[in-house]
Amino acid sequence: MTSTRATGKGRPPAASREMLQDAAFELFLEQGYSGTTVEHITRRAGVSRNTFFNYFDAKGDVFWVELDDALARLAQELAAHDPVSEPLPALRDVLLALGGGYGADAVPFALTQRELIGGVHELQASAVTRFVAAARGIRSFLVERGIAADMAQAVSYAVMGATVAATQSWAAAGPTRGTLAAYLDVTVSPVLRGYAHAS
Amino acid sequence: MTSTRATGKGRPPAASREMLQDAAFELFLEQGYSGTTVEHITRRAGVSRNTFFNYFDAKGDVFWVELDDALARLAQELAAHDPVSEPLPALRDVLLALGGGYGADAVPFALTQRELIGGVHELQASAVTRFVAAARGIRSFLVERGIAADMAQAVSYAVMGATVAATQSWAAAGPTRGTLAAYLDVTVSPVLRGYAHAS
DNA sequence: GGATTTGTTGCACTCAGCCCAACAATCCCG
DNA sequence: CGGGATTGTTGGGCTGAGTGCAACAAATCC
Repeated sequence: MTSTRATGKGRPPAASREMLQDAAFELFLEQGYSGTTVEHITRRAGVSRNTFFNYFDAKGDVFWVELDDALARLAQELAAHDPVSEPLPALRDVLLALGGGYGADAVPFALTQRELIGGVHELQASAVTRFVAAARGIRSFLVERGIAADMAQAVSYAVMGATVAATQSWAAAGPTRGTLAAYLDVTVSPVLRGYAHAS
Repeated sequence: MTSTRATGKGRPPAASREMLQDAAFELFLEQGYSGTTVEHITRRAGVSRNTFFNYFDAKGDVFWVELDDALARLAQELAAHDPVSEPLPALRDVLLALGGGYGADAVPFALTQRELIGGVHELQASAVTRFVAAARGIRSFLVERGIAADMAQAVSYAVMGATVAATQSWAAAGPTRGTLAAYLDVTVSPVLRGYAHAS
């Protein structure tokens, strides 16, 4: 599971995304994001600096491994969804179903670090590129189901905005928070209902 | 108007944001964003590299001068608005009024460079920090008018998403586009209507 | 055992961004 | 007219992200 290599040909990896992520998070907690260099991370992980860039394109990417997983799942679910259903309710279903997978104790590390993210431009930036990518996926989903391109763009951006807000509220809610899906319902559903009447 | 210095005390500036912006845009068109260094920009403007950072915090900031102006105006309008009016319609009014100021020929340079922005992480990032800041302003506006913090956060993010979509459509629409306000109405109003029924 | 494949490493380089001390040009006041 | 004081510019040096490339290491395949 950890390795996707079917046949163990070639030199076996000495590092992995998980290893580097663990080392990075330790250091982020100890010395903050800006106070941690890529070299620190790789030293703690026991590999060389360049190896980091074999696994991540940028320092900030190590922060968002879990988010990337979630967004990859989103893309997967969108692709797998019935192509003839009503687009807006379908989008809602997919998002809520995905959010149902995140329970009270499944809060990704990144979300527990809001003040860190807010204070570091680079992290905000790396987060946004991800949401822009996610919005592109949603936009395609909607366009394929007959929504006009401009409207699909608006819906996808607005929905992503609402999703981000829901995720933040959920993460901030403490251990009594339920599943993420409930928060998504509160923030995303109104957006979709608004657009339903508009198109 | 160009200079806000009331009294001309001290050494007079040899550069200005506008100068640097002009030089930068020329070079961006000639050699692309990544192919242009800060030193290139300052050489063309006839000043030294460090001077650039007297006027901008980062290279990417030079791209968004006009957007910063617009967002500053937004903050101003929000602050000046009647504090007892209905918050969601008031927000809509402010946005549309601001959008009315952008006619068919008032498209900022940055918006004509979508493929450039999309391809450069750094530009996406610098754009996002701006929208996050704008969302903060909207959020405060709503909270001061009695909207719950979580909901205000969701509304502000969703509205900013819709605003971005409107702006992109408007910029892409060619010379027959009307004012930005019309595009904002199409994308933002549904969001606000959706939340109106929800709160 | 040699060829191939896959991953790691070292080295050198560019550029953004930061800090700071020196210098230049202007105004203010005596 | 001649010092401060103020404001802006410049140069130098530095850290760290990110890139490119060639060399090396460890595994498999034949």
